[in-house]
Amino acid sequence: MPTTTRRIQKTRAIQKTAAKPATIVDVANFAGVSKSTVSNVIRGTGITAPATIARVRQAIEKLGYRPNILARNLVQGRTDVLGVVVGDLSNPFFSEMAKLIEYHSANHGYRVMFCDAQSEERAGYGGLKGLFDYRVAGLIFLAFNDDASMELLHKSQIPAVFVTCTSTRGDVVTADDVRGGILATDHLIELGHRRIAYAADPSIEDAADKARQEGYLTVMRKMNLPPTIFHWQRSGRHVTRESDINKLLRGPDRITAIFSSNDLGAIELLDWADKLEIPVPRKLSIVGFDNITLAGLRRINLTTVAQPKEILCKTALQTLNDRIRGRLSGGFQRQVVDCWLIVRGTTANYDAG
Amino acid sequence: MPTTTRRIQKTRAIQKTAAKPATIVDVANFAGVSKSTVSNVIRGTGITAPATIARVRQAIEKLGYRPNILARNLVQGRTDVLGVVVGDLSNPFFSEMAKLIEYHSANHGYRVMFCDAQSEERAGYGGLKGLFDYRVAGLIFLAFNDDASMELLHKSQIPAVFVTCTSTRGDVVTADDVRGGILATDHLIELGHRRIAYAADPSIEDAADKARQEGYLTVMRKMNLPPTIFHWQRSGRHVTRESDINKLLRGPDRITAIFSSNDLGAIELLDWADKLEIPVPRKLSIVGFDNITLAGLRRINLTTVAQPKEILCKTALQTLNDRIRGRLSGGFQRQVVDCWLIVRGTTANYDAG
DNA sequence: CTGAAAGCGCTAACAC
DNA sequence: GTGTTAGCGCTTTCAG
Repeated sequence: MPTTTRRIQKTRAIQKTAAKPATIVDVANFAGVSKSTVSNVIRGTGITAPATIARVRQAIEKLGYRPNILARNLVQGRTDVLGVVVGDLSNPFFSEMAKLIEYHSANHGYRVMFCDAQSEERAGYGGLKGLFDYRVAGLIFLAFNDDASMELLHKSQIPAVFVTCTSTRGDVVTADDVRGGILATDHLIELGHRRIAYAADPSIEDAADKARQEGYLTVMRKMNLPPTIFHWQRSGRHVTRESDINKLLRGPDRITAIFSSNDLGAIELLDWADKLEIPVPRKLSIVGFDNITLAGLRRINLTTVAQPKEILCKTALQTLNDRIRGRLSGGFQRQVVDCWLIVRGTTANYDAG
Repeated sequence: MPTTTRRIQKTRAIQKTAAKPATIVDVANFAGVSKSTVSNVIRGTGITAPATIARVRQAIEKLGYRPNILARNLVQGRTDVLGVVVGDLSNPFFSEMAKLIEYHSANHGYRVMFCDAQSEERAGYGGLKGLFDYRVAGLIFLAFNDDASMELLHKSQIPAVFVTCTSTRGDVVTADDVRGGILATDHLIELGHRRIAYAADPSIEDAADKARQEGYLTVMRKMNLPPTIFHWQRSGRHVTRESDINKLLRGPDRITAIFSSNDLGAIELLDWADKLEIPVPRKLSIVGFDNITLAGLRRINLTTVAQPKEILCKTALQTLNDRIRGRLSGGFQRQVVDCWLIVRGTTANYDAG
């Protein structure tokens, strides 16, 4: 005991700032046990004598000790951080999903680190690569990254789950996008529309976009109708111009209905129609995809295909957690959940007038 | 069987090194230098001979070496992670800000970890406390936390900047909310309105809410008009009911104009008005605050007070970075940026009819 | 049940 | 310039 005491004093004296947080050694000394015992108590191994536990707990309390996660991470070679690769956070669909993922991650004992899918081009930081450097325990993709990143992912061996997007590099949790596209297009067909376009959006993950488009094409083919694919131009100089929209909505081959790959795009379309003074839904029907909160506003009142966001996120986290804990091994799973049509005010019978 | 055991271990060790990522020692050995030299090259101390640098670079390349950030963090006692405490991410204002903050953080070489302000009640993880445990380099508050957390913050000595909200525990970067409130209310007064309400919203940070309200009250007092404060009820059972809104918008003392503390609330109000078939702006004028992207849609076309989001975030990061790097010391700063009124379609002259 | 000791991978003095 | 060395705070065998 006396020697130990002396050592404590020495340690104290060396300390530069009194503010330095207590370490596991401080706790051990204070409780008169070894670091390993303290460690055992902290981690709840359950092999410690009740009396000892109490003593250690007291010391922890007294010293206001909090384990240094950095040290733990180093020795264990892993963190409890989940990397979340998200598309444009200013798209309500992504921010709503981000919120849910943050929530469910916490429920599983993880914290999250977001990273913008588009930020890859930026200097090393921020990007997906930085997430690897951080030894994240797992990855959640809400938006696909470039192939190079996927190669990295493969080599890193880090479990990944792709939500609302698709990859062969990890488990997939997604809505039945093809069916969603069919539901939307069928709805338009039933209303008597024939000149129906699909609006593709680069800000949406490619596979999802393609799947929804496929649903659209399936119906159009079945009905023997010519498809029209409209592409939003967003990057750099190639921004969609008024003339393009004008042609689509007012030209000689103008369409009478449009199915957008996502709600934000649909709302944008709606806004263009308003600008061009094309009455919706009388002269133009619009269907979105996602059912973001704002789609339900009376002023928007968007007919859309709803995805079960909560279920998607919950399932994704369940799967990822199982993968991380090794409870799930073998080939990647692909879990597909249902989506459904919500008919609101932006769709109506075709008006020949 | 000691020999057998040893052989097994050896084999395992070899297997591990094959799968395990290269360390600084591997690079050192490969390049025929010591680890400190490698470290010097990595950190760009500039004290290494060009030839040596080249050799080390080659080795790094060959081995695909990436420094273990966890180890670096441990020895340096800090991370390059910024904790971001955000309110409701499903509020577009917050998600737009979150996006900007993520972007500018990366520009300064930080990565971010979000944390829901409301999540504090949840089990240890996820909350602000977890951010401290992570030894974040700094904290950005977009929403205020409870007082207990502020106490923790104070003790932790971690630099913090409060954006769009206020505290005495760190630097503050905010719009001139009082002036914003004055601008909004003045606008309504000039349009001839006299029965004007202010809509307070618990989902908005308290200080900002109060400041905007103060601007409103200032004008009302100056004009000798009785103020009306409307409170959204959101938590638990106390959700605002239709009857409350009805009374406000249709009762005998109904108001003819309302200034909402934030755009989302304003849009919600707009939606209620639509539901109650009160024409906006003919019978009811609405002014919001934030100028979220959706406020500009023709269908919404919300008159609002705009905050310079980009400048707010940029300034906040500049300040926080200076604090972290020790370039800024002494008392906390309070930087106030201008906000301005954007007149759109939800406000019009008072209609006595 | 508890303690001693060996690292995890890196940085940062400080010798050489 | 470069190498040696001593930790950072924790987990994790392995003896006792």
